[in-house]
Amino acid sequence: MLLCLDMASKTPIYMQIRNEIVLGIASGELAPGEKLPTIRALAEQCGVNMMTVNKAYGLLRQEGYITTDRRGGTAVAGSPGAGALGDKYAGALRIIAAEARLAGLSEDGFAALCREAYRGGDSNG
Amino acid sequence: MLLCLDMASKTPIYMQIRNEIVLGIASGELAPGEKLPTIRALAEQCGVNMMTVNKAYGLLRQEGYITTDRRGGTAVAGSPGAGALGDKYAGALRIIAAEARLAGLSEDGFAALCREAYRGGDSNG
Amino acid sequence: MLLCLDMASKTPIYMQIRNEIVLGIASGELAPGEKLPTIRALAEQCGVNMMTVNKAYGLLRQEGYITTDRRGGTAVAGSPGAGALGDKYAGALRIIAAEARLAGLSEDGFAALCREAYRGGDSNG
Amino acid sequence: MLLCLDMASKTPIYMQIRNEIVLGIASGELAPGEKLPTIRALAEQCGVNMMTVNKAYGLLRQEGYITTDRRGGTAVAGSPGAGALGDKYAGALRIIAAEARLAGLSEDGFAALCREAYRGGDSNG
DNA sequence: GTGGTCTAGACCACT
DNA sequence: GTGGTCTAGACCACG
Repeated sequence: MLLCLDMASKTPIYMQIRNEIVLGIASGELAPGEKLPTIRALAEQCGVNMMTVNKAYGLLRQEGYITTDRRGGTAVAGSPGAGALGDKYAGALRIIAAEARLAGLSEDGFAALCREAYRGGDSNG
Repeated sequence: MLLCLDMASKTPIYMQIRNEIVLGIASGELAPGEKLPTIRALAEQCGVNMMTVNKAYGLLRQEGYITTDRRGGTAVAGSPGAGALGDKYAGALRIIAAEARLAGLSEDGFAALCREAYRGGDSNG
Repeated sequence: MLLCLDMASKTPIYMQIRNEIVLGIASGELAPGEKLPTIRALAEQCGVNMMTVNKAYGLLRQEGYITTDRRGGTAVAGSPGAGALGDKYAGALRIIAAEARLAGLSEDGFAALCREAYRGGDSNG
Repeated sequence: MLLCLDMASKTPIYMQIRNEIVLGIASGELAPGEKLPTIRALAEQCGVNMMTVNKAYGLLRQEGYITTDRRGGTAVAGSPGAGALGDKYAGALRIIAAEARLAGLSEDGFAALCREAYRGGDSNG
């Protein structure tokens, strides 16, 4: 579990951590039930403050991706919250699609790009 | 040209304006060469500060979506900047794809969603 | 006597154990004078530390719900502590009522909910 | 808008602030659309850190009770999230009801107490 | 001037 | 030793 953070990015660090972990779960690198590093450990490893990692973990917990079981550990949740994602990302997706279109990408080309992004999260076949 | 802004959104207003205009261009609602409202007019219409609209226009100009021809008018650029979008949004797309995957969406389902988003920006067939 | 604990809950485990036992007494499942499992047994059954169960028992003893008679057994107290509950939970009740109200529940609806909660602890009519 | 906080309470300060504001909204003291004090102002008034107030506001925002409209203000939301409250508080209510029962309170007495708590949030009749 | 974010420490409850 | 909470500062994007 190695997170790559960009301190110069406009995306807040806690959001980058959150994103990296979501990607890790989706790719299978982080299996359901697997323990995540402690807040302190991850903070030290990334060179950020505990509070920053704490915020990321809190967000992930709220979204149902991870759980903390009170006995000293944070772990990947069994079945992530299967909320209504259709609406959730319609906005962001529409904008990305619009820009792709204006950049000259065909619908098929864009779909291929999206499929690649989807499959990119697959590490075991 | 009616922009719908959400003052309670986490996305900065200037970015929302920018996004709405990009969507308008992609959908064909804003044709190449067509004149955009003046900063003052748009600011008044949206109930926001002129500086906010100015920032959005500046960003769009920098991205090559619009041009300002010195004699007072801002217009949609003829050929939008066909920059390397593959890299620009690869990150965002990967995260959206990962979340869709964790929410139980299949690759085909996600591709369909993406195609819909692409086609969604089409107002004249 | 089967306690259902949620390790991922924000409520401390010892408090969950305490709550479950209070509910058991109120429902009649645990009759006055009835013996409770030993700390060791309950800890093993629940998969938690003995100290955790000990803390719960200590709290219940302090509140007058159970008694320990020195010869080894812990049992449900005859007449539970009829303390001033009006004050004890006035705060929590007010907040729950406020949230119910803001969620659109009428006074009668809320009262019905409360009656149900009261009666819910009734297992023998 | 005067918040009374108990620094010695087991309830976290940010949660106390959150609760007080929920009560304020329910009582009508805080009308929909009304502006809340700034984080800084409330922090100073309460003698706590900005971050603590920030956390409370963040929680309230997430729950749909308040909104921040990007132009420099936090205000009471128009229509609070009418989520499924039936389940949300079943747990807490059951425990309170059980304790009330064990303390000798009748069902009618408990219902009266609940109605009072509900009506307690009414400041204008 | 607003909220958003981050830091570098600290104490505490829980297990 | 874990996460939860809090403090007292600070910088920045936004409007």
